[in-house]
Amino acid sequence: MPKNTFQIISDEKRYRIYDAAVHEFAREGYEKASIRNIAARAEISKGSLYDYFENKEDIYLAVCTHGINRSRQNIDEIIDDSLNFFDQIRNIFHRGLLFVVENPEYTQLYVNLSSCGMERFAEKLTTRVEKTTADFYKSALQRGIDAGYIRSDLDVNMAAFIINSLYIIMLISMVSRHYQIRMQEYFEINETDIKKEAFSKIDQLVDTIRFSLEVQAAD
Amino acid sequence: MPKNTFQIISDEKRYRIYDAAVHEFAREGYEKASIRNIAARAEISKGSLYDYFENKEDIYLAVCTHGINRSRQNIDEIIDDSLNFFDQIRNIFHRGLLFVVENPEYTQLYVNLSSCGMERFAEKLTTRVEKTTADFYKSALQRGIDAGYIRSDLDVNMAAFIINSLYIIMLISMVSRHYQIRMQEYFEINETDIKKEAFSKIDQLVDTIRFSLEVQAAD
Amino acid sequence: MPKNTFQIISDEKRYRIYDAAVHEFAREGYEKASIRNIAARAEISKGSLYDYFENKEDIYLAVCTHGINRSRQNIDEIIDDSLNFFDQIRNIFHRGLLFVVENPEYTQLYVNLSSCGMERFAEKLTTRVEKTTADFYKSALQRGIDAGYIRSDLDVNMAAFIINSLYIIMLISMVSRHYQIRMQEYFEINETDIKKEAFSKIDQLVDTIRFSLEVQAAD
Amino acid sequence: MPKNTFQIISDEKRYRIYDAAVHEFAREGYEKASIRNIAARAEISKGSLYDYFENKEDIYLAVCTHGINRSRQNIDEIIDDSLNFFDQIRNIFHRGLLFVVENPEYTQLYVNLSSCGMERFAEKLTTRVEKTTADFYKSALQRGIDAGYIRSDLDVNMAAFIINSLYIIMLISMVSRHYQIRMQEYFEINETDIKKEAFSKIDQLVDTIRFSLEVQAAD
DNA sequence: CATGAATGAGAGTTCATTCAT
DNA sequence: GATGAATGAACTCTCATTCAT
Repeated sequence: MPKNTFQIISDEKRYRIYDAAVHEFAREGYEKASIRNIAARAEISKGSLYDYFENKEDIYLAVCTHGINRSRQNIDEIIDDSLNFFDQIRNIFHRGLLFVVENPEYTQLYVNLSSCGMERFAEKLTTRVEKTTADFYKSALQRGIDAGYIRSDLDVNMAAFIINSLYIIMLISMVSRHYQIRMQEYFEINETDIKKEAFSKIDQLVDTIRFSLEVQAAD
Repeated sequence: MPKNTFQIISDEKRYRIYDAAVHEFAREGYEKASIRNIAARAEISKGSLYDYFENKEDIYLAVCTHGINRSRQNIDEIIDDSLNFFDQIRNIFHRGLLFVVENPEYTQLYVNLSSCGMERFAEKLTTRVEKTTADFYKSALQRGIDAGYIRSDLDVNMAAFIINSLYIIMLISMVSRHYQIRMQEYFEINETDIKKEAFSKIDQLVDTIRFSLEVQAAD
Repeated sequence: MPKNTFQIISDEKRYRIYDAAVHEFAREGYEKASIRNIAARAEISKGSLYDYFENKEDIYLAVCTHGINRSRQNIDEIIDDSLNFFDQIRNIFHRGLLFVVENPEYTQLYVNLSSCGMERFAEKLTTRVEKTTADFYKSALQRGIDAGYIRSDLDVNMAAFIINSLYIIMLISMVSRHYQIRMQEYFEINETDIKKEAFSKIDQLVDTIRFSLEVQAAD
Repeated sequence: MPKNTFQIISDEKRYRIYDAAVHEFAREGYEKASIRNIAARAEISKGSLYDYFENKEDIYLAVCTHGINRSRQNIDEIIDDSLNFFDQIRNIFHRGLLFVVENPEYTQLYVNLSSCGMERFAEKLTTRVEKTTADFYKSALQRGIDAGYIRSDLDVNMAAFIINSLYIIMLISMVSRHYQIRMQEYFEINETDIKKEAFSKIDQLVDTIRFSLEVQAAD
């Protein structure tokens, strides 16, 4: 929804604007974020921002969409349907965690989508984000069932929901202070170790999922 | 953190204030919420609000704390440690879902805690909410292990984390438009059926958890 | 349409606000007039203006209505239906001219009503101003006809329209630079003499009107 | 005051600019009118506008001057000094009314000249418009007096002023909502009939003027 | 104890004008 | 000659907070 003018400017400037906007929005939240701060950090004038975007909402949607695209691209690079389901989700979880650690601000924007006042943005963004993921899990699970190594009595929708829910909660615990504190309580680790241990927790999570879904070998 | 004056006023007025505040904060979010609206809805003057509370933050903390207490009380009423773990969490999940359906605004406040800009509130509130829950799950699981009907190779912390995570995601999907849309994608149901089907989904979730954790009977 | 708060404040402050507003609006026009300037001149804060009025339009309407009331009161004081029509309008014209000379800014607001962009204000104000005047002229003329000293073949509506039109143009020529310059051209007088000669021009106008309307005495 | 460049461009483009400018200025008023809109409607760039004109004021003056020229040309075409004064003004009034109906936007610009904030434009434009008209009326009246069919006791200046004032008020009542509403009150007609009845009102006006000025035939 | 008038910083947004291309 | 991206001052309006009554 940015105006054409935003597509025309140099990549460098466009990225400066994305960076400034995500920085401000992710630190302050949509309402408190200030256009003036974004312009100052991007080293452009407020007026220019309004040459590129219709209004504050437009900037927010643009930066969220940018984040969604980056995040999807990140995952797309390592999707490999020839892999076993559990190896596949391990790769995805790792890659997703990496993205979150390297792009905490974009992840924070995702977290904010669930807050009140953000419904209008969720309406525009959520389906775009979640549908792809849901479809992926469902078809990947079905392939596993068809291949005989995933339990056939599974409710595929519920399984997909559970898997993605656990993934999401792990990731947002990296950026949201609330979920981080919660995670510390559950795992009895301190703040500084959260990110260090995240990858092993993810592995453990995948193992648990595998244990629950996999057809048990007969003795 | 409200001032003493807030404890002295009539219960009726205190509840009017809580109601007005949660209404405003849950509808508008912390930043957009207006003190004037809260005062008007509570039918008191803005000046009085500042007699009872230090500032906007203080009101927010008070109303969140109130919500936490109500929510905890709601669960405490049906905690029965003599029950089997799985029956226990089924009861808790049902009761929690009922609370959310009946108190969507307080639930929305909980959801907002994870957003950016809310860190200072999470710092003060999250541990209070999550520690009790985490401890409960962990000791209940341990009792199940000791009693021999829960798998002894379990990582209790991880299991508690997973169980609570799934519970939370189910509940916040009732009030957050983002999570609601997400749930629609996974379960392929429409908006109006979400709440109708929630209880059966919760049951299905408990069954799945039971399947994963329970010691399998030998054939 | 000002809020109640505006009625409650001291007369002195209320008049300071009217003065500041009419000063700004009459000097700059509606669009260019600045709320900040009005507040500064009235020696109150911008915020207070918004405690008293809904918005800029509301201030404008209030100050116009105030002007209309003052102007009407001014005329009402000397209306005397026992007088001959021509004496009556001479009195009114003089009194009106005095008001304009003493309240040029309120008169300027009246002139502005005819400009583009002001239609929404005309919609609300014009009928209120013009109806009373039109009704007065029509019935006064009719009384003169009935009394036999005004020509009975007169189109009363047209006569009323003409009389008031000439009156209006005389008055607005006192405050509007455009009409003032125009008047200089017609009367071949310079800027400084305009107001000096206005009263005699008004008298001349009344004489002309009398000549046209009066039943000519038979020789 | 436009730059030379404006005279060099094609007639077609020049007229597109006039049309766009009068459209914008007459609809929005000087202050609210936007250069961007004018440029867009004229299908040229903002930069070009500033190649042709010094600034916004310059555009406004140019378009007003253009309107004045068109309006004068319109009258000049039917001026015929061989006619009787009253026939002459009837022709002029009709022709003027036609111009107004066909060029409401230019007429609106004329009306706006009297508003506050427009004084600097009146200073430059009004004399140019009004002097010619005033001179015309005065000499035409004098010719009528000399020819013996207009009363010789007339104050020529005052008569010219009155005649033109009534003409002006009739015309601006066609385009200004304020004057239109006023006219409705006086003539007790509704909005849709205003323009239909305008020509007959004009005729009635000329008749009234004739009645007042003409030397009465002896019985 | 309760009130709400008053404040003023700061919000998002607009726009005439400039000037490098 | 023509363009439109860039500027930044100024706009209307909001709101948490204070404090005299």
